[in-house]
Amino acid sequence: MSKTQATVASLADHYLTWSPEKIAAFRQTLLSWYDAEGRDLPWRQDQEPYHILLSEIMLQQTQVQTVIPYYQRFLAALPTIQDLATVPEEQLLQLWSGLGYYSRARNLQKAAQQLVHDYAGVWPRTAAELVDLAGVGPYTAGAIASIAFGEAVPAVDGNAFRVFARLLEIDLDITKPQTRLVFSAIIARLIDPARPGDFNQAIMDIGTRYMTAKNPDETQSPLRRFDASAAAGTSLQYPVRQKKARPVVQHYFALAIHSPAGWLLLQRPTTGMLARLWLFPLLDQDELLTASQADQPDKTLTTANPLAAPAKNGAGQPTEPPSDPAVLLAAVTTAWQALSGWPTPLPLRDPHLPLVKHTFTHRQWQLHLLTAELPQVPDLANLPGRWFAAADFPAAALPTVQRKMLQALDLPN
DNA sequence: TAAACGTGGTG
DNA sequence: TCACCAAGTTT
Repeated sequence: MSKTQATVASLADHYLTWSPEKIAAFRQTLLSWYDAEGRDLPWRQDQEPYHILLSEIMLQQTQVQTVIPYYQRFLAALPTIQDLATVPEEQLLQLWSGLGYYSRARNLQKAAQQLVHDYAGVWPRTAAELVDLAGVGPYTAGAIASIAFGEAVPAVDGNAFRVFARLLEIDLDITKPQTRLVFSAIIARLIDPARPGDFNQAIMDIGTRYMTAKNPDETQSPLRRFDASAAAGTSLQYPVRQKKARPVVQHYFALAIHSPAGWLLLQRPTTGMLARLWLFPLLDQDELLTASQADQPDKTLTTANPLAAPAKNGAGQPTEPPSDPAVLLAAVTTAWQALSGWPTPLPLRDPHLPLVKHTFTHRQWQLHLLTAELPQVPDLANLPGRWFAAADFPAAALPTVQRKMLQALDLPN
């Protein structure tokens, strides 16, 4: 046994001190409650592994009520794993548009292709094998293995962390990878080998219904007599987790360019934020600053330069865009000309719309919208662009931040 | 190990 | 307005 395994096992022993009788009573209480009060969710209609996989991927860091309509629409469009394996990426991203964490969609398709090609359509039935699928980590592998195939393995998600941290007063930092192993070892001792999928899903339902993060209702929980932190009045102290960093603010100009062919959107690069989705052209204010410096190497940049990036005040401290409108438009025009290679300068206008703000997990975008109406359709040349009819926006592969910009411009979204 | 990766809800 | 959270995985 490795040092890590020994540590994990001893920690599990430390936090889980229930007798075999208490463990049996816990299973009985939990599953009886689940049979009577468990939620009726679309992905609980059957145990099709494809249905379980799809729901579990969509549910990663995403709430049930958000997922339900996406799940229904996705399955209606792609009823089988073969359909998913072969669908064009554009349609895949259309189906995922607005759900976030878009790499999930591309990993999901990759997993489908692995299943069809590498596994010849025969599903691996254990968590140990399922983690080899793209986008399937320890939690999702455990969920699929237990729910679809009846393997007695834990599925340690945020609910399981919260529920068991409170029941057993586990004060380990759940953001540490080692901690997952301890929870997994504890749950492996508690899980009902006869009904592992129901056990895992029952914990999720309890976590959502009674043992919520903010306003727990633990006195009504069927597990109250197993709940040490509720007895001690310390529920809200669990689970313990490291604080997250605040998002960094980034300023962009967003160009809403319209021609007789429609509105110009650019496809994002293959990697990074919003990969492969479609957005108005964005110009980073800091890069614009760099470019204007390069054009005028003899001039020293001062804070009076209207294009100077606003002082970094940190997240949540909105800063003003450059103040001189004429200079601003000229600089953006120059930058766009360099980027697009278009011979004619862009007739940019500033409609003075409110800044569009959009906060991601780790950064905030502040978008200053500028518009341009072109009498003729310019050549896209090497731009990764496409002209969209306004009527096509609602069904397109757009991220939410793009829909916010469309809304600000009073366009369909 | 820590950072990247979306969005919507809540107090 | 803002911090925190929600059925996490990848690099």
